[in-house]
Amino acid sequence: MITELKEKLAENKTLSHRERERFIAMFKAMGNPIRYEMMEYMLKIPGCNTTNIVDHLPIAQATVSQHLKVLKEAGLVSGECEGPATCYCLIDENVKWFKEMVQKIF
Amino acid sequence: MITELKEKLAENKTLSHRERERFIAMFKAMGNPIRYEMMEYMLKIPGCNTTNIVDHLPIAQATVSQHLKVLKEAGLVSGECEGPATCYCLIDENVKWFKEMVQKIF
DNA sequence: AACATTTATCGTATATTTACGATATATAAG
DNA sequence: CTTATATATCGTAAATATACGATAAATGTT
Repeated sequence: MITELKEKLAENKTLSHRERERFIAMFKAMGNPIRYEMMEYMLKIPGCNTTNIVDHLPIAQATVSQHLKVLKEAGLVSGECEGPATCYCLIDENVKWFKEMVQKIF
Repeated sequence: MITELKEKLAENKTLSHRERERFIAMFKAMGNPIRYEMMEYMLKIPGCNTTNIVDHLPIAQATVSQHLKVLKEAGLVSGECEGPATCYCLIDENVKWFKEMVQKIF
């Protein structure tokens, strides 16, 4: 039983190619001050839209949109349409996965 | 007592300017495939030197040295001289801090 | 002292990222 | 159907990151 658990943990230490790429992309996405701030903001204000984020940051709307794309492509954030606006949220499941991986790998 | 603990946790959620910068620098440092691989390698082979790492990677020695500098500046890695070589290690204390911060922030 | 080994740094080319204004697209309101 | 609002995308300039060869620096060996 304990042996089985240990094996599972050992397995989890080896990420598949895709998982590894996603893991690194998440690090990269959060390794930018603007995007890190965005993550914090979305954590604080779940369901905020682009305008909220633009108002909260010292950069142009086009740049915000670009950064949101990076966070989306890393799988950290989802953008669901709500009328003409887009409602942004952290993808809790994936953030949880990231946190678990950080604990396991290092 | 419990209230005190909660306050401490709440405090920890707000990083100082320096801490925040270091935290983001760590994300950035690990958000590169070569440097991520280096971190894994140093985890597996603590106390390896630059030559070991160069042999393990498909890039030139000068580039390895440059990446090691980034990891050092982020506080993730230490390089101690051992004769003409430099012995590289993860800084366990700082890696631990990073892991704790990841858990607390997100 | 001369030489071999190991690593860091310099100069530089190329690639990627970041930022912006302009513009396109999509939806809601009048 | 026109207009206003919200967002994404395009083109592009500037900054930063990545990679390499050449070379410097530092140490151990003969």
